[in-house]
This record gives sequence, C-alpha cells and structure tokens, in this order.
Amino acid sequence: MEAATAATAAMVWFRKGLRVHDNPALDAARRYGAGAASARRLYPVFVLDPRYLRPDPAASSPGSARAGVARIRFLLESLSDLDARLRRLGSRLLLLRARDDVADAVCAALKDWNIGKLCFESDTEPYALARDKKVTDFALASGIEVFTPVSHTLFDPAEIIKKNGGRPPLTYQSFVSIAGEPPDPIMEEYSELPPLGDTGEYELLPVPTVEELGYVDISEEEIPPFRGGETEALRRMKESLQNKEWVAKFEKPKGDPSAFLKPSTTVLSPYLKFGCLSSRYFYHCIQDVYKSVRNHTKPPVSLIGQLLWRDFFYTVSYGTPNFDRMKGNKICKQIPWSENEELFVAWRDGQTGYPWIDAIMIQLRKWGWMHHLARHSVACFLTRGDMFIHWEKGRDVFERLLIDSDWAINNGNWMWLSCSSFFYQYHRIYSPITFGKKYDPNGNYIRHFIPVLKDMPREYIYEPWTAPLSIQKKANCIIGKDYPKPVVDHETASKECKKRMGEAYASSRLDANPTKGKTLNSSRRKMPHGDQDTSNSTISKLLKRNSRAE
DNA sequence: TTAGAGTTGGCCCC
DNA sequence: GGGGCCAACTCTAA
Repeated sequence: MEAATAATAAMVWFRKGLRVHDNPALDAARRYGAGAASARRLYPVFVLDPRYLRPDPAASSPGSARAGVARIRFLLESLSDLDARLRRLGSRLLLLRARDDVADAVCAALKDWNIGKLCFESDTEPYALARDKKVTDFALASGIEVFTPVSHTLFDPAEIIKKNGGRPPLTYQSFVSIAGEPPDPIMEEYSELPPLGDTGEYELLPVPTVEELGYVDISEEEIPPFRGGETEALRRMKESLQNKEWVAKFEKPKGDPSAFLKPSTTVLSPYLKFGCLSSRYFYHCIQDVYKSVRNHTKPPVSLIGQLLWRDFFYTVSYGTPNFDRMKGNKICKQIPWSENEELFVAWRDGQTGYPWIDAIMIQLRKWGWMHHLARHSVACFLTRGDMFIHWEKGRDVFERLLIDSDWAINNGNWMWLSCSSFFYQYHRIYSPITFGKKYDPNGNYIRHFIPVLKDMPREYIYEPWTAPLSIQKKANCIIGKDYPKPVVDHETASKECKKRMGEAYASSRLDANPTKGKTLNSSRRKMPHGDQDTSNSTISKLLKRNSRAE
C-alpha cells in the first residue's frame, strides 16, 4: 500500500496559480479516484527552472537573465506560502529541480510515480504552450488523463475569439460586449487534502532563499515592500476592499503615480500574475462590495474594468501571431525606430537627467513595481516621446524587472504607449517635467529614489540642470557630476518624434492602400505650413519606395 | 463615406 | 479644477 496504487494517484502541477483557493486544477486532482476502493494519493508539484533562476553576472542589475532578483524573491515567497498552506491541509509542495528542461522533469515524475491523472492550469503564453504541449503529448501517449482548466483569467480567451468570429476583439468595448459575466469562483474551503504519494528516490527540496540560489551581492538592495504568496494576496485584497467608498469611486486615471509609501492602486497585479490571487475570486469580491453601495464607477476605469483590461490583453495576445514583436505582427504599426545604445542604457539605468523618469526607472529596478501612469511616462519617453527607441527594447527591460511582469499585458501596453497598436494619438506626449509635478510638486518621490537630489530646492527638483551653480553646490549635487545632464532636450526631441511618427503613419497608409493617391493628397493637405517642405520630400521618398516595391 | 468614440496629454484661460 | 483648444490619429458602426 506504500507505493502509489495505479490509477488513483493524481498530480497537480503548479506553475502560475500558486494558490489553494479557487484552483480548479487542484480541485480536480484532489477528487481523482474518490469512491474507488484503493487509497487516493495527491502529488502537488512545482519544478524549479534553472534557466529562470540561475544568477546572470552579465545582467544589468541583480537577477537571472530572465528575471530581476525582486521577482525571484517574490516567487520564492509565494512557493513558501503555498507549501505552508498545503501543509495545513495535510499535504505539502513537492519541489523538484529540473536539470535542464522543466517539461522533461514533469514527464519523468509522471512515469516514476505512476500518475493516473495530471491537472494543471491552462497557460496561453507561447513559451508555456510549447512546454505544456510536450508534457500533454507525453501524458496522453502514456495513458495518463490530462485536465487543463482555464482559471488564470476571468474568461477563456479561445472562447471569446470564437464568439467574435475567429478573431480577437481589438477594442476594449467590443471585448466587453462579447465577454458577459465570468464563471463563478470555487468557494469551497478545504479542511484536508488526500495524503501525499510516495516519491521514492526523488530529492525533495525545501524552498530555497535568494542567497541559496547564489545571489550574494544583494545585501544592499532595497527589499521591495510587497511580499509574495496567497496569504499576503488575500490579506491585501481584503484590506483594499474594506474601504468600500474607495472601491466604489475607484477611477484608474485619477490615481497618483508618485504615491509610493501608500500606492494609489491595490498593487494586486503581482499576485494576479503568479496566481496567488484568483482573478475570478477578486471579481466576485468586488461585486460583493458594489452590492452594498449606492453608486460605483464602471469599466473601463473601475476596479472591475482593470480586471477586464487584463483579460482583453490576454485574449488579443492569444489570437495574434507574433504578438511580442513588431515584424510579422498584423496589429502592430511598422515604425522605423532608431538604434541608440547610449540613450537606451541611460533610460534603462535611470541616468537620463530627467529626475521624474530616472526615479521611476530606479523604483522599477529596486521594487519591481511602479504605478501604471509612471510606466506610461517612461515608456512614452523611450519610444515615441523623446528617444524614438524600439518598444521591444523597453519591453525586455520591463519583462525582466517587473514583479508583475505579464507577457500579454506587458507587450500590449508597450504597443499601446508607443502608438504601435490600440492607441494612435502620438501628439499626446507625457512631459518628463510637468506630468509628475502635477501630482508631486515637492518631488518627494524623486527625493526618495534619487537620494543625491534630496536637497535640491523644490523649484528645481524636476529640472535640476536649470538650478544656478550656487544652488547646486548648496544642495550637494552638481549637475553633470553628481547627477547627469539631460541626455535629450525634451522640447526638440518630442517635436522630432512627432514628425517621425507622422512619417511612419503616412508610410503605413501607403502600404495599406498603395493604389489610392487620394489618401496621400488629403494627408498632404493636412500638413502644417512649416513642415510643408520636409513632408513633401518624405512623401515623395515614400512614393518612390512604394513604386519600387511594386 | 462619414460621424463618433477612444482608460488616463499639454497648455492656456478662467 | 474645469473647459476648450491643439492637430489629427484609427477603428467601428451606420
């Protein structure tokens, strides 16, 4: 009876979905074999991926090649918490280390432990789809039952696409009108789980610390104020939802991006990313609050609206080939971004000379989290606003450093902010000076994340290069020595960017409709007087290029 | 073909 | 802090 009896052992394979509540994969695995004569066994498994966790000394900040140390820490905390919660139910987390490939490690365990049913949450990211296909193919070929419920998102992206005639809805409103109401979460609370199966010769690891993973030089790193795990996720959610008036009045664009001691949003995104919090359970709890108040805000700006945005991007990303790049991506504008490694590095390392931009990038590196509008500011600055650098470069930095880094949402928002898709009003540029000042005129946010500027007087904190030398000396911060001079002039850079965006758009109109001269004429007529010469020459260049192409 | 809508800009004026 | 303008984008629905 010690060894797992055939066909009554189930494995729940955790990847995202690091929670016990509203977890259909866990629920199915725990029910497997109920009523059968033989004893039931449950194997709750997580596989550590060395390619995700191995320190990369060549990286631009502490962490692995794929993830900054803040997210790695968050993941480890989430695993510890999951293990603790499973232990309270008489089980535990079986932590395995993959030698190389995670899928291979899962397949080996399935075979060695004689698993009859494998349950894991469906994951729509390309990397996960490939990995999961490998495991599913192996399991089915071995006669193992496989169950992969959709529970990371409110809705099933494939179903929404089907309802929309085979194509993903490309506007939020059309998404919302198709989506309807999400399925209810599983509300049952377990008092116990089936006993663990025998793991034989397998080495079961305790959840490692970041230090044990080989991150040695991080003692001086600021530890982000957000702890990983389901317990913290539920606590945080309850705390946010307790203030019913705040929930009812929540309007995303009105939040303060410079608030960092007490962020103006819930900061539940990293918990949703790892599945420490179920989006359906969160949705359900918000609806509960709405029932008890007279009025509440509505999508897209409301809290519910934010969850729907998440699902919107998941759906579009699932139905769009090459969603994570410009080339070969049908919904992405083809824009001739420039290459400038020096400017890019200044942006990435928080050395642009614009304190508002640099403070945000430093918060990203240290905390792995910034307010949504702060992300907008720096994304606009890197791409269409000031530097005209490819959104994929910025996407890579965010993807590695954010603790809530989410493939669908991150790529979607980078296309949005760079006016490559979804949003096209490239004349609207975030000012690296006035935008932050509006919320935080004293520059407290800047002073916290860029200590060298902490004594800069209020009137110069957003533009320290304009401070007289005597003031710089008094503030112990000489611009050009202690803090960089601006790497671009926003005035001229943003004008140049608008011009280039206009040209790129004109070019894409030509590509879309090469036979129609009409569109071209009308766009020429709309050109402002001062730019007449350059725009005409640009258009003639485009025409030439276009005729060559034909 | 066209009108209207689109999560969250800056600037100036009151 | 609210409203209108800037200069004009794309996509959808009719």
